[in-house]
Amino acid sequence: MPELPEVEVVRRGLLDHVVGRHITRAAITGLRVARRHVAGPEDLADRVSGTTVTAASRRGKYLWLVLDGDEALIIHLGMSGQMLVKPGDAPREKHCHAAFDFADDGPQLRFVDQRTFGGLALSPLGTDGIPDAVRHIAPDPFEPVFDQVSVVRRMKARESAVKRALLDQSLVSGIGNIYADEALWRARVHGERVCASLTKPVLSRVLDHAREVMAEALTQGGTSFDALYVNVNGASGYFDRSLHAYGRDGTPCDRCGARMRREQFMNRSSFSCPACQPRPRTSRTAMAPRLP
DNA sequence: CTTTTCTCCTGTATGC
DNA sequence: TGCATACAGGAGAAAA
Repeated sequence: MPELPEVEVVRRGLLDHVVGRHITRAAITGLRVARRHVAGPEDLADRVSGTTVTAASRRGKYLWLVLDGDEALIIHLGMSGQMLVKPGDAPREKHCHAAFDFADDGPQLRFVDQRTFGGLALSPLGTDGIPDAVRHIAPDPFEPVFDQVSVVRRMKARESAVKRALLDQSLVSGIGNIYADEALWRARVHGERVCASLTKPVLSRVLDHAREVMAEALTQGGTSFDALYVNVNGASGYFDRSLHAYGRDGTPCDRCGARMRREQFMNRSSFSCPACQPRPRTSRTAMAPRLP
């Protein structure tokens, strides 16, 4: 569930509660949480211990703590990951996979992840502030280096569906299924329209809407981090009532009143308005079945 | 090379 | 009531 706004809420929480603190001990449980850390969980725990957290950064849905200014502890929340700040004597969560203790005897930092799609890894920090392990991810729409003209140009060259492009983290990062549907609803574009069949101004508008809807979600999720608790689910749940497309099948379109529909696309659910977002003409659909 | 499908995981909701 | 099945979905590996 966590997309860019929810991850940003967590980053801000880490900025408030973890940056500046000295890690004395890390406990990694199981093999899966550090599966992206090639050297293994023990190596990760050893190398994190004794460092000071100097920054909390993010690109798209990737989050990382900068350690001693030159290494990054990559945190990906996956589907259900949470970073929790909890007193050390608080009961251990059922799906707690990592815990960090600090020299100040303040609260612990815990990584809790029910479905274990998330994980932790260590990666060298490049001179541009991006860890090597995040280099394959494109800038998100809020970064100064995000080049919308360039992204639109690359989209225009694609024969794939526009929703697929929005979800492609190597093209533009941070957008997931929910905000893709919201951006497409706002732009009145069906997600299965082929990128190349849309004009550059329309493609650019879709990206503008994606940026805007994520900015709005962020303003509403900004309070979900209280003194001792990082609540990722709380952030997305709070924005729920502002959604116009996602999960709205069967209800009237907030713009025109037509009955919102639900379709399967990329093995995911897609929500759209049949009147505002007409399906592409069959002469030019994405994902034409490929014959053997 | 690009593009698409498959796979990882578990709590919750639904159907019989 | 109990059991089986569908669903949620980010992203990387594998396949086309």
